Amino acid sequence: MTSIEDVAKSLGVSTATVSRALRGLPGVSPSTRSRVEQEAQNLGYVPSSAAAGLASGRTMALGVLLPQIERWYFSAVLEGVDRRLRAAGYDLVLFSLGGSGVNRGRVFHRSILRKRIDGLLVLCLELTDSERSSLLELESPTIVVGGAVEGVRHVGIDDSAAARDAVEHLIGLGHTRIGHLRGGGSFGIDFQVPRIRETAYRRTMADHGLEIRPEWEVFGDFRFKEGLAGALQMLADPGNRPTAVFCSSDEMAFGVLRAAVELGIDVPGELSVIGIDDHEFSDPMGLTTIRQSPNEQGDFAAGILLDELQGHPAADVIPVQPHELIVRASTGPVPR
Amino acid sequence: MTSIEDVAKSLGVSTATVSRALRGLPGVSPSTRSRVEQEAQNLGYVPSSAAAGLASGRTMALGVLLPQIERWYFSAVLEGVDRRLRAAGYDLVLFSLGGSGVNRGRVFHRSILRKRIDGLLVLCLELTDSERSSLLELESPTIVVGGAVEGVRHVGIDDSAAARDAVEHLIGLGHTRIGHLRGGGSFGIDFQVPRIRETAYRRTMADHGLEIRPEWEVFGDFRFKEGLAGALQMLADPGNRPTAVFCSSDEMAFGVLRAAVELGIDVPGELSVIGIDDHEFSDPMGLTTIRQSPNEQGDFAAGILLDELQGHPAADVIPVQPHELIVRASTGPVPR
DNA sequence: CTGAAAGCGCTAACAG
DNA sequence: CTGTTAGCGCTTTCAG
Repeated sequence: MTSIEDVAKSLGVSTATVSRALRGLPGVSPSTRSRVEQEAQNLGYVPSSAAAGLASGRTMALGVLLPQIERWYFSAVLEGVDRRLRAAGYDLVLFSLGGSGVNRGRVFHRSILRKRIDGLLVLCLELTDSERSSLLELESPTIVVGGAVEGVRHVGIDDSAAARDAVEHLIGLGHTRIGHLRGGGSFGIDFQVPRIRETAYRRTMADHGLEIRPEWEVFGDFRFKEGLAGALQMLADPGNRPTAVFCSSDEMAFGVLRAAVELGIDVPGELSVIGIDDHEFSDPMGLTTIRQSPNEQGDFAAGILLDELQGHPAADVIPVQPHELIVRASTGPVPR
Repeated sequence: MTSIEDVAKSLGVSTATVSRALRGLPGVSPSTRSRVEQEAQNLGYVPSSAAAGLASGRTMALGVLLPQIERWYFSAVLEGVDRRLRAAGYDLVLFSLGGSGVNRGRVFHRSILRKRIDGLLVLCLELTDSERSSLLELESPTIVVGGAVEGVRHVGIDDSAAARDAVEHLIGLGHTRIGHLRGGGSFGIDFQVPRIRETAYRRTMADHGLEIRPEWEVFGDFRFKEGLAGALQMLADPGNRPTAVFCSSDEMAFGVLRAAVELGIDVPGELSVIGIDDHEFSDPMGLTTIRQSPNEQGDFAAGILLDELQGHPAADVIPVQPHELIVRASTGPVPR
């Protein structure tokens, strides 16, 4: 492998000059710089990140820690983070818990601390106390996306407002019998977000003087399959079912839509359905939803970390990420 | 940060001994080893991967290069790779093209070659000649998952057989008017796989003496939205539409299912639908499909690379990954 | 079984 | 504007 010394020798300059020239640092004459660039190109020189990292203390890589990759929100945030990092010349080291607790200790107490990364993004993780403290002890900048962790900065939407907007959309259409499909529960995934949304649902219902029936509040784990099962249960009795369902995620809302097909319930004629997310499938499914943009959230969070690493002052207040009601074909006026 | 020297000094041994003890190398007395382990723990010592990488030439990290993260197949393979790597103590460095060509050159000609990784997995990428050759020149082991690249080892299913099995399932149910929703087309994503599946569809139809109508072969880009659009077009004319559709991916099949709902076509009474993948939503959607397991594929491919890095001889022949017909509710006998 | 010492390839003062 | 000189923190011969 050709090293910085090969380039330096072949040009009769010092390695320091090569290093400066290639990194765009000031204090190199234009002509030297271009000769160096040229020669580096010719020799196919690529700097070793290990050597650079050792010498400089910066690895030019950030880590992303998440509960699972195969899940719309997570992979979308990841995509946004990657986009931003790539543009800044940083690499992305991935730490997935893979939907289970296996190797979890290793990830926390070894991999992350291995000095391979200059900063860390954590996604929607429910942390144990010991994990939380080892996170707080990390000397490199850290940020959390999607579900707050006490003591760490957080990028995400206002979950309470998002849920309220969803429920009020239904109420605005005249619905009074409104069910709720709750998220949360999978191993290791943050449980605050589903709780916040549920609380907002209840409060909004109460604020409008509407009744909450326990049998209309069902668990769906944020997922299609569980959402379908929950919906089949909630909608089973034609004489006593809600006219609208608020789902804490779009995937669960797909489950409700599917349940409606299976049960022969017309949407939105007999049943209105609204979700949260604006999942990739929501547009073609005609699902009304509260849009959030995980792509942007990832990009934004990565940007904050990058700014800090580049010496810019840390923003002490992180703006809440936007959400937006997207009305499609799955919601309509209450049936008379 | 506490270094190996801190541990060595505090114990009155050499750094070499600490290094050997902690890495489980032979030639350390049991008692020394446990004292070292103990002290490392006490001091919270974590080795620097940069220093270790510089000294040893091994980074203990593999790279994954893929067109996009936010897509079921890719994120599922990624999850499998991550699982295997994590178990082996390797880190995973992610390179996503993010669905576009931006930064593509940089990824190929810099990031990947930056000596940050000991090996590389490439997913379903359509490569330019120059990219292909820079891949072949990589001194570290490389493997391709999901779509073959000439000259590089490949892990994946037999796409031709998978498509044939799907079509023959429909034929076995008595269908003769069988449409096809084709994949492929997105920027940078492999285009061999969709072509192989299409060819197999045509050949199977021909082998059974069945007619292929151009208007029944529609493009869907492997995706829900495009699949829906294609299906609406294919199924528009009630007097002249297929009784079954073979989709090159489950996501497109969801589009057909959705189109059927919109058009009031009964599935499977009037229309049978089969896909390829066994997407996470296929079970709750009741979609008949040809299952493949991207998780396993990623795990398997990572395993091959790891074996090689650990000095085991490279398998010269990589077994084809299995696929399997999963019959659910979306296919049934041809309407009479 | 253990230690000494020479780097790995780069960066970062410090001189000039 | 450019070169010299120390390391960064580990691994790895080579001795003992």
